[in-house]
Amino acid sequence: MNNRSNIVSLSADACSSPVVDAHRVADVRQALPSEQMIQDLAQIFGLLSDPGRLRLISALLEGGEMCVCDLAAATGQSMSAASHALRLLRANRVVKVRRTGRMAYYRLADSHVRMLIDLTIAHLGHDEGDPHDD
Amino acid sequence: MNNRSNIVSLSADACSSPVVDAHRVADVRQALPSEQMIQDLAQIFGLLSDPGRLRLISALLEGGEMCVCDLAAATGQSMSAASHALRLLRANRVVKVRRTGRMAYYRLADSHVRMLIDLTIAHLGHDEGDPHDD
DNA sequence: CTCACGTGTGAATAATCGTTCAAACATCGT
DNA sequence: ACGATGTTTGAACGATTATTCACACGTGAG
Repeated sequence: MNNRSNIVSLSADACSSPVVDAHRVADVRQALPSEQMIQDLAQIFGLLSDPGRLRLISALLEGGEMCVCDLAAATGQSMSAASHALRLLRANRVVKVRRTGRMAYYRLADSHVRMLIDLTIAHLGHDEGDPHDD
Repeated sequence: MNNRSNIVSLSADACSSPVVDAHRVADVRQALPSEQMIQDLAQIFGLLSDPGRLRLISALLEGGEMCVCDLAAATGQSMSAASHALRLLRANRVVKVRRTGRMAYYRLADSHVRMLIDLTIAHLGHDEGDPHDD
């Protein structure tokens, strides 16, 4: 993980990682989400961090249930790319699939994703300009 | 973008991208968020898709306002890595910085991030097992 | 059966991203 | 002024990821 992963001594020793408020550091440290939770969160957010997948989800949000080729056409990507993306979303329970014959109809698994996107759009709406540095 | 980015003819021609329900495709297509919105959403979610940044945000959620070295210690990463991550978060208005002397104290810019994380944790809570494929 | 079609998959390429190291910068103490 | 300290930065490397191509699978039509 890193060169010094355990708690530093309470009196700030200054070698590779000086600490100003050791008490707060220890406090915050044990209040952090578990490693498993962090990984799961990162994975979900990672799924939503790709424009192609985001378009796919938006399409399902609007269309309700669609087959792969229609999703590909609606989101402007190749069927192969759409299938790869849907596979990822499927593996993480974001979408569900219903197969009839040679068709595969995808739909969203639950409504949490819609809330996530709506909340983020709200976040973008009120204080987003261009990125800046200071 | 791709080899065929405009709308297909309304009667499903079958060449590189067959369409089953052309009407719905056109309908969904024009209801999609703008390209700019998609990019912004992807960027925000991308920021939250890294365990290090997620720990940083969680620490600030708990600690309120902390300096870089304490954040590094609390989240178990080097000060350099923490600084790089904070720079990214800062550029996207997720955190704000207050500088006094040689110290830099970071805090969250708003509470949207907390809602995002809480909502996602709720999502993870009710239907998350291991990923699967079918 | 044979062919066309919608979909799924694997491998290879390119692009992106995170981490680390080394150094620079600004500030404080002596 | 000098050195120590907290922070920032740039470049290089390794790892992860997206995209494409080609082909395989199963299904329905003739």
